[in-house]
Amino acid sequence: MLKFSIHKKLDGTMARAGEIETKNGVIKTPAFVVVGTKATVKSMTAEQIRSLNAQVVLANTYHLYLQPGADIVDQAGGFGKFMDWHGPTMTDSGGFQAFSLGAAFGNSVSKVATSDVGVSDISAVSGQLAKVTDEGVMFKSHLDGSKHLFTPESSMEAQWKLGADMIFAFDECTSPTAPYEYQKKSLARTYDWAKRSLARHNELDQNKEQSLFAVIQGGRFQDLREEAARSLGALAQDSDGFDGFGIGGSFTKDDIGTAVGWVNALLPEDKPRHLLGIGEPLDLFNAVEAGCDLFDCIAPTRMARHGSLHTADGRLNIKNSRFTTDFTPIEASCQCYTCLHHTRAYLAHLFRADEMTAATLASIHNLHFILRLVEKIRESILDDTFHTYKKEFLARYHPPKTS
RNA sequence: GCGUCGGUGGUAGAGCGGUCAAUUACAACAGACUGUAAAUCUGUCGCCUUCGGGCUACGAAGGUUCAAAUCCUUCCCGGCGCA
Repeated sequence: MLKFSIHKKLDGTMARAGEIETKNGVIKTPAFVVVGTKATVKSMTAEQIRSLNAQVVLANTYHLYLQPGADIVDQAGGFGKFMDWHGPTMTDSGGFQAFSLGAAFGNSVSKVATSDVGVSDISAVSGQLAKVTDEGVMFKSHLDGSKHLFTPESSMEAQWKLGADMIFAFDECTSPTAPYEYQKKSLARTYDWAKRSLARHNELDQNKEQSLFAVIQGGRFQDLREEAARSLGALAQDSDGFDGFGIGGSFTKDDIGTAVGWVNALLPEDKPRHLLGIGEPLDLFNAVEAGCDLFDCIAPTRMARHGSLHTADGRLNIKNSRFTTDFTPIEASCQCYTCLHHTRAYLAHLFRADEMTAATLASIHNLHFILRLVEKIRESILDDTFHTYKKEFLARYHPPKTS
């Protein structure tokens, strides 16, 4: 059972700094959750994750269910122990894969859309690996094509075996191109699934070892988001209710702050709120201001593997030819292992030579950058310097040009 | 020296009379990536362009043809075989 306490609220915003106590340790919030989908943060050892002062690792139910199987992870003592991570843990329910292997499969849609995103027909396209029904999601394994039905119940059962401290209700992550009617229908389904998840979770977890977060959907529509926040928020009142909330689904880059704010304005204040899958610097500032406590995102590690490195001035592409003879660190002021020991030229060489260490060193840097950023955001809330910190950061940080 | 096979864009290597500025791969140059189908994907990759096209190109020089990277001749260079 998790204990959440708020230490400080920032006047004029919904931002707050606090702590979540889990049986595996304390998380100081706001916190960035490192993603280790398959019980590994890609290219990194657990020791390296610890050295970054990461607080929580999140794994994925769909992936671990398929490989190596939830039973094996269970035998290992849970995914944290399995991967030698002994701090707090989370698992995602597999709901995101309803989107990434469903509506998004083979398309270029991402969960964060550009503002000119259009509504499109969401009827199933051939080749998709996920099909959503009221019962659950039928997945065709991306590994071997075998079929697997995920339901709220089976997701809870798998997550129980995976053994994380915090788990998510099974939800449908919708496409940003889905029309209002579909979002509305899907939202009702996600609500039903949340209740089914909660019921099965309470059966499995008699001793309250895991904490269950409900997921708020509703796309980019205010009425749907608010309806979800109200209805799911109401299921967090008693001790058998939800322990926290995930805010999921699709946003437009521009309205991450606002849409998240609609939700958090209505959610119970005393439960942690996890913004699912968001992790770019500007989005983090906006989401904290809108009342979020936790974030997970694959971006820092994926970007790293692809050669895109965070700096206070924005991202740089280490593969650009100009870095081949740049014998300075990625960032002179950065205290990460990579910056303390290596140059841009060395990184550029490792990437060009296709060496695995490139991914590791780049991931260390990007995770350090984001973890440190959220830490600093937390400190700035506690000492009332959030607004100046944000302003200074934004003045210097140039986001990648959109469009 | 004789014979034989070959010389194609940064590299390897297709093409073997028109649909070839030339398949493909790699390299190079840039871009994308937000609950990981992702050590991935996309674009560019002879020169010029008002994006219609124009120009120069397949070892070199000639030639045949309406038309040649593709056929012929000579030369240069390389592999192999025989002397």
